[in-house]
Amino acid sequence: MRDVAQAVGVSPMTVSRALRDDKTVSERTRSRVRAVAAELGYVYDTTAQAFRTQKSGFVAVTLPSVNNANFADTFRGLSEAMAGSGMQILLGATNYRLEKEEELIRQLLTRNPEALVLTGGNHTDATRSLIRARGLPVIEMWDLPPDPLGHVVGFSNADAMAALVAHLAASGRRRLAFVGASEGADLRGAERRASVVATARKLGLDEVAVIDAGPAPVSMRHGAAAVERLGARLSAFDALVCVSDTVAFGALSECRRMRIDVPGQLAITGFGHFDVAAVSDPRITTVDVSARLIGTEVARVLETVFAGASAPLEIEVAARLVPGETS
Amino acid sequence: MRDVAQAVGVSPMTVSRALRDDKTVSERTRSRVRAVAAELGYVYDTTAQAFRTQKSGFVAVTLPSVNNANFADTFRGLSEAMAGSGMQILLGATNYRLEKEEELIRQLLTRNPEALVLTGGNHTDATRSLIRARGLPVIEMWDLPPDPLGHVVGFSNADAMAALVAHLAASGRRRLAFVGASEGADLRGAERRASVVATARKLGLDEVAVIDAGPAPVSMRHGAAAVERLGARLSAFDALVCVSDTVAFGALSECRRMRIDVPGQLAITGFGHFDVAAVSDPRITTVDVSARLIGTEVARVLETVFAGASAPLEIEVAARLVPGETS
DNA sequence: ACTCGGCCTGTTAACGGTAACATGTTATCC
DNA sequence: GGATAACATGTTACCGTTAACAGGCCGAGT
Repeated sequence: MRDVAQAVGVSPMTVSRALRDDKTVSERTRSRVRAVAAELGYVYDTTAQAFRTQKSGFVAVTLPSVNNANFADTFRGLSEAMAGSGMQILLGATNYRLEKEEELIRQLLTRNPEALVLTGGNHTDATRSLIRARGLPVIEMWDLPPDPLGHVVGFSNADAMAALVAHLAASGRRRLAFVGASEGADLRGAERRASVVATARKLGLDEVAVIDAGPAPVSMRHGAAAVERLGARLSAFDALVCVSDTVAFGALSECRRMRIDVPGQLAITGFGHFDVAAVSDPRITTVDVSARLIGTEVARVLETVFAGASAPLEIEVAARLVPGETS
Repeated sequence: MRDVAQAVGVSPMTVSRALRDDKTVSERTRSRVRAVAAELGYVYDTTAQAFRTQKSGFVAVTLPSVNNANFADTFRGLSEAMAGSGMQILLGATNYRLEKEEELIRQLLTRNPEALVLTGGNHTDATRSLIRARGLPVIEMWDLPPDPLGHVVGFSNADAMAALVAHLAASGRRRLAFVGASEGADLRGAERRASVVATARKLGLDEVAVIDAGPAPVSMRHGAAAVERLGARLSAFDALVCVSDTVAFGALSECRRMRIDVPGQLAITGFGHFDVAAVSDPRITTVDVSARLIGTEVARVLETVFAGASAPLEIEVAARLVPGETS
């Protein structure tokens, strides 16, 4: 910057102002500075700026995994909506584990992010106090936690799943099995499981069988393998409620291999409205959770908060039942 | 840090050393510093460190999209393999556009990354000179460019696709159509297309029909829509060579809807060895490009380079034909 | 007792920007 | 013409950490 200043014949301060489009520099100076900077191949040092101003220009984001079309959609919505803001995203994956989330947040905080975007409302106590102590804007997404840390953009996993169960009950299904990850890791998955069990009880259906498809994240392969393991025992059920569309697709494919008629013998439902649910034949009944919209809404909240205005504490996005051909 | 130093009764320098595990601090001092730091809720400022040492601790990574299971796999392999190194990833998506890549890299460079990881070997001239001028380690992945900027970890898209065409020819297919993105955006896709056309010619097959499924990134829906648009004209072909497994799956599903026998009437092949190809019924013939391995290999190269050793300039990962049931 | 080297800790100055304030320069007004 | 405001630029000090160097202390060797 000093070099640029010297070349233009002004002080570094003026160069600084010119490059940041401070309106107090004359148009003539600004354009000369820009030209010389480009000519000299000068690259602005955001690290130094972040240091001096104590504003990093980072928003820290944690996701369970980027390897999930839904979370990837949220990320895309968020990053596209934030593109113009001058903020950069610092992304971390928690692998669906709260301890990993804690470690990750600890690490991310050392970069002085100006806001924190977390997936879900469950965090370790240490994470909560860490964040509270920092006093920076927090947004939890993909859920509607009862005791949020700050802002919330999400939907009720329980309600969405209840709607799905009601849909199955209305079409005469009574013997449901829930296919999802093992206890523990995937908390939104656990919420969905609990909701399926509770709703079935409330509607007077048979007790729901819970089928463990393996540790989170459960994939298409897990769904297929679970159905394969069930084998003949599948006939005990008239509907498979899967924790996600990927699992549902795996289950559906395996059913086809086993010549099980879907939806004749067995209904299958997914969750998330992944592409695969809309394209597969038959189309999978699912719930559209507005993954992308969550991202753009989070971006809007951030924008508002950064502008110093106050944003609504809770934004509920729609979780809409999308009937397909598998139920 | 000053506060911590005061509380412990040492100088800030000692605290700095203790927190970084500099071996010249006594074990006793180190543990006291750690304890006090934790107690006071002190959070280390990586920004200041990055500024002072002129080492950001960042590796900048650009991907066409995270919304693609293959690139997401590469990202996961890379970030998991780098987890212990103390480096953080600064991720950006180019949306398959070189101009966007240039802008992104310009932005990322202001953060002083210590290395740059790019997807593909095609870049604008400005990008190339920008990077060259910076003189930092560069790794291009997912391709084997003829004129690399630095290190390369990838495979030959052309060779992989040629193997697939040879496989189709060997099983008697002669009238191929290639289904991919419109000209321009997706460069690896374009390489694949060119290879299909060239290989078919070399093997004496009919001239390949190129079917435009829409702008990159092409998804399952695009694949399905392309087949739907083709309709009866599909009978002109005995094989659909798709640019990716997602497109192939969309095409396959639409064929089922249209009661077209796959592979009886029509073979379908994909690319990338996505889960959907392995799980769908029938399984889709594809090419496993070791997406995750690319990530871990890139991490290994980075580690070597950061350690000051010299890493091989070109690492070719396997692109292995995975015969399925659609060909 | 004195020197020397190893171990541990402290002091100083700097990394590249920018906030806050000071200053100079040019229009504007009575 | 002189005061005043509006604009454009410069000066100074500092953001939190650490490299480089400078000690101080202690035990071993002579």
